[in-house]
Amino acid sequence: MPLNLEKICVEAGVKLTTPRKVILKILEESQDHPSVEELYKRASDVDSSISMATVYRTVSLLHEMDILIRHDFNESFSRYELNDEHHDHLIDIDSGEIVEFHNEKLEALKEKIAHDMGYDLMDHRLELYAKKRK
Amino acid sequence: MPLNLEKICVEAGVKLTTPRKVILKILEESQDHPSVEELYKRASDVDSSISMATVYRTVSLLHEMDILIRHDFNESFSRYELNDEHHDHLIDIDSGEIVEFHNEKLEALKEKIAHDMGYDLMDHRLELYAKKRK
DNA sequence: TTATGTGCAAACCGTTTGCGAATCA
DNA sequence: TGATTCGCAAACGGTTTGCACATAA
Repeated sequence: MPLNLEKICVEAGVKLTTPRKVILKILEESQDHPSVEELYKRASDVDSSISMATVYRTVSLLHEMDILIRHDFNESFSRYELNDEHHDHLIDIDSGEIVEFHNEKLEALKEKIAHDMGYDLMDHRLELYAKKRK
Repeated sequence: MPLNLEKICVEAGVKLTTPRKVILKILEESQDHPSVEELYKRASDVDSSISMATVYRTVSLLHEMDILIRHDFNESFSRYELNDEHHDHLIDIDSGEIVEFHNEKLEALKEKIAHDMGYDLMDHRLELYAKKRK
């Protein structure tokens, strides 16, 4: 079930402008973790009049709406991905490749740790930096 | 056993200048996760001639020497802490307080996940963002 | 003595913002 | 039509860097 971002925006009362439609479509089709720069490139290929500022504003808006997750994989810029079903990330140190994974034991353990410390877990971030085994 | 940063630096062939001695001492005494700005403040209190640039350069040097860990807790700046014994972090969303914790099960599980994916774990980052339970 | 480190100020670069024009509802 | 969004370019803020001087070894 591919999620319909335009529908979500309309229901949230967000105005559907031309640049936004282009960016939403790109996000729906993206299987990776693009930076704003990369999103801007992809958007420009569709409509060259779209500005960097609009990409930044749209991405911020979607992040606030909880539609996008912002990542900082120890780089000088942010990457974004759709807030689809939850997963964590393994970053291949050598190739830069980002591999998604999900582990139920890990999820349960994170909850338990926070709980045992007297907290309710609201969000978390787990990244494994690794090298492919030879 | 408090670690002797000056000794480590000498052994690594790093020249011990006045600014570096001041910054090393501050780091040894810090129990928190100071930003460069904060380190600069603390260093200025000892020797007001130390510049921001030197703090940045020293911190980068120590980070490359694997003496300091750089953190990015979803802020617009980096925080640093001594690379002492390993622990993860829980960030209190409401107060901003950073609580350290260590969980062996979690450590083992992270290793196992990377291994099962065909990787050797080199480094990782786990942050729990949570609210104090009422 | 000399390679290295320092303070200063300017540059850098990803991101944000003020503004007047364009556009969705 | 009127509130919102847009593109542009300038500003922002944390960090880096070129340079001439200072300093540890």
